[in-house]
Amino acid sequence: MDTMPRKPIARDAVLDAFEALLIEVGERAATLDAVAKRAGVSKGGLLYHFPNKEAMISALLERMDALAAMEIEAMKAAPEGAAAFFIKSSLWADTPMDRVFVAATRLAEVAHEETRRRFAGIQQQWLDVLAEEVGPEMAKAVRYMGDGLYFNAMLEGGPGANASERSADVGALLAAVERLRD
Amino acid sequence: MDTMPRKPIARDAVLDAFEALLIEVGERAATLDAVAKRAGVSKGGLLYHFPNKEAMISALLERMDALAAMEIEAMKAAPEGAAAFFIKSSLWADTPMDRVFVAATRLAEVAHEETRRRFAGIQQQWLDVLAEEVGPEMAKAVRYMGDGLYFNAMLEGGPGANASERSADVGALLAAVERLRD
DNA sequence: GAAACTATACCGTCCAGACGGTACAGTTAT
DNA sequence: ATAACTGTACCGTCTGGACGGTATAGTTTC
Repeated sequence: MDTMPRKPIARDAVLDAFEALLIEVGERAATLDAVAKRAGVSKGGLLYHFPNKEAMISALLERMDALAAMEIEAMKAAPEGAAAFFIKSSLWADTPMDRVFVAATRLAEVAHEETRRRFAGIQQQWLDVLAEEVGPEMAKAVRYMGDGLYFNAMLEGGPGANASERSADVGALLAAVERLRD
Repeated sequence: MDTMPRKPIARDAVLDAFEALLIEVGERAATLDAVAKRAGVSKGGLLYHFPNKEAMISALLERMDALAAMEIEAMKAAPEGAAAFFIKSSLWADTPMDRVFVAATRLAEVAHEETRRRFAGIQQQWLDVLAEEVGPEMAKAVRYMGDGLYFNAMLEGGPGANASERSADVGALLAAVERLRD
């Protein structure tokens, strides 16, 4: 009977904490000490899993790519159509995907090149799927609307007081998408 | 009868430098030393005009508000209509307004509350003008498209290689706006 | 017995801000 | 008229604290 090693529970906790801090207080305040404290982990423990901050960022970007891939699949399979699904999912709903995305935005804003490249890749995938449904021109309009939704989520920094107002906006956007469809 | 003292030429130079660094290298790297160096001013000189970093940020936000007010006026008076004008002006064209706006975005991303409030105010003004032209529902669609354009400008960090691609996108967005108008 | 930690001390670097000084234009007193 | 003075616009250096990262010795869990 080979002894199974302990599960690295701290690893995910650290990543969650890093994500939460990026969303709530920004990149500047998401220091190693702060992340460790929030994760309920010692600084040594954090650095055991991620030898340096860059490694922690990389892990977060991996998480984003994985979730984005799932999102793309869901988008293709959506019964209401890719465009409508895309708009709906661009609203801040505190899903895992929303969280990594906004968190990563904070890194991109600080001119983190690798993060920017990843974003560009994901956005291109979205655009491709949208174009299949509504054509390349209108796909751009739809994608920019979704980007605008994310832009606002980013400015607010999470699910704030405007949550209900924003979800009302989605209705307006879906109506606009309907008009653009034909 | 007091004659005017020496002109504070450094003040504007500092603000320009701060703006440029925010756009190009992000908030993190826009340190007092970096700003002073870029402005061709000593650190002491910088701190003479702006007693602390927060004061420098405030001055930048003042600049943004002033330019935004002008933009709103231009939007109201635009012959092609407010919506079309808005989309066109949302493209990164390296105008003074574009520059402060993106620069300020970097600050908002770092969870700077005052900056966020200013953004909300400006966005509301835009929305009001747009609503007069195309109604409250479609105004949101248009504003989100513009926000999306800014979001992408922010991710790229200035007028980059994708400038021509983006300006082609504006064509698609204007077509979308046309469809939404009637 | 080894992986997954905790806890703490420490180092080098960077940064915001404080501080003391310099240069010079204009003002006042003589 | 000119010397003494005043206020503005800077310059250059220093310090205290925070942050990323290293190191290391001990503890828990499988």
